[in-house]
Amino acid sequence: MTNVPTGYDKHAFEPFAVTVDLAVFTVRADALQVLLVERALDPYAGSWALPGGFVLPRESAEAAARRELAEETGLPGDVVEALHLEQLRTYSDPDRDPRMRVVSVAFAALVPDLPEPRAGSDAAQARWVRYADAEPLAFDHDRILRDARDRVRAKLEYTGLATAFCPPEFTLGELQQVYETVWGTTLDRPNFRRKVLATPGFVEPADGPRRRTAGRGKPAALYRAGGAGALHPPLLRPGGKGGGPR
Amino acid sequence: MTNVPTGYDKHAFEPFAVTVDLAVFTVRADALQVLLVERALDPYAGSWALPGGFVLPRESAEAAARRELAEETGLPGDVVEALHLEQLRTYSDPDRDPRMRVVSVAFAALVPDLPEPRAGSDAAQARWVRYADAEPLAFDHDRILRDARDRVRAKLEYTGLATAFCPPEFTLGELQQVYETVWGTTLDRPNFRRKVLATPGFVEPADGPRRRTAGRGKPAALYRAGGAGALHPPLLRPGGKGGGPR
DNA sequence: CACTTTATAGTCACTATGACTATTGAAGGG
DNA sequence: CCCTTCAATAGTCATAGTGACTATAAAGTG
Repeated sequence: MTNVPTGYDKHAFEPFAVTVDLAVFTVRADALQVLLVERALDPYAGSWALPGGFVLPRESAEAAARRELAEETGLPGDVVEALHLEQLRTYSDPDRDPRMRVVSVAFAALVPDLPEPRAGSDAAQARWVRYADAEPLAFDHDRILRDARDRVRAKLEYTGLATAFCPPEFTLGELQQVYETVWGTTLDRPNFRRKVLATPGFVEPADGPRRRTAGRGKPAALYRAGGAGALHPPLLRPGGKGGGPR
Repeated sequence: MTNVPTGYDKHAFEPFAVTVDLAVFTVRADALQVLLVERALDPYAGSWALPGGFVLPRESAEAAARRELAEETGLPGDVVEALHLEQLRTYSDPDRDPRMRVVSVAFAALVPDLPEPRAGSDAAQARWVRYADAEPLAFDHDRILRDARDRVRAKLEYTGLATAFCPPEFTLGELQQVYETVWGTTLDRPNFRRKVLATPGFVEPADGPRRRTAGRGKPAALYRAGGAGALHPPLLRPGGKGGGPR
């Protein structure tokens, strides 16, 4: 396995292991939570880590990520197929794994509130942990997790990504809760509503039964995610322009 | 090389080749241009491709990208060290290279107007080509190039990235030229000036000699890139809000 | 029913913005 | 040497978006 295939250029061909690591986020209980697994084997046995695993010989990194996600969470395949999965970046430091040279493609996945995961075969157990309580993790997963969180926070501003945290039909209040949780801010409800509805393609009305959870006030209208990828205008975090104190 | 290192989980370990591919952009002659190399060897011998090559055994993907960039362009090492290099994403389709399983980490690099590149050792020749004239390229490089262009266009809006296309000291006119070229729009000069100067950390005044190129009008003040990463508020593309026709 | 709670509608002052006009300052030509 | 020319810079104005805030509507609870 050390012979260089013909047609390749001057640099030595050297084999690498390629893995995927997944930062799976959800919003539950007013907190951003991430799916972690407890490592069964050395190195870092007993430590918590991001779920992930090897890319198989005839599989793309995306496919590997979805397969691993299904294995770790026990979710049915069609649900996993539909999840928002986004490639984050690739971590390739030569010493990131003490055993050998491993290059890892990291993904961020955004899921609505899911049932508790079951332990996968690779991991002693899997569970949701609040982002703030996740560290320390095995390998360089602290860094990956932080990068993933930063990316998700930023993308809420200028894409319709927040809807990926919501069920297929949701209220504007639920959507606002996602923003407030991920950004750690509070937003004015009428203003939030105005902006979301004024952004074309962000959400579209759905006509389901309006009351889904018990509660007092007026039942909220339901919306579906719109087709728009990028938001125009973006839903910027507060602290910017417009209207000073009155 | 088929034995699985101990401590690894159930999936078979399988070696991959790992490469980097570079989309090196510059703005010259009022056009977005990209650095291409002509492939000397099969497959795709004689086709144009993005520069790139293998990641060495003790090297990160970033280091490999900078090394390949230096080799292909003949730029001095310290210049290459300072360039803006940004990881784009990783391409891992099992069939993207007809010879073997190759996973490639793609980077986008933004450089100011550089001297003509010299041919590197891996490539028959290297040259700048207008983005519009670049396709078709070898492998899946058309896709990589398009992804890179999209990313650069988008990041101009909400980061200070445009300064990476400019020399260390530049005029606001030069900066505006970058935006107009990359976005393919024309911008109103006074408005552009106002927005850039009103965005904290985007640019800061420099005090060099004001006239660098021959020309008639009043010589422009020089600016340096400011420290800001993300721009607040972002420099959105026109077509949005504000002041309708008067 | 009174009272609470949540959704939704609307007001207002301030600000960023796009379109546009005016002035300044430095060549270049005659 | 003046006067044209051209780009940089300064300023104006009407509109739309925004944050803070108030008001109304609709549903449930005791």
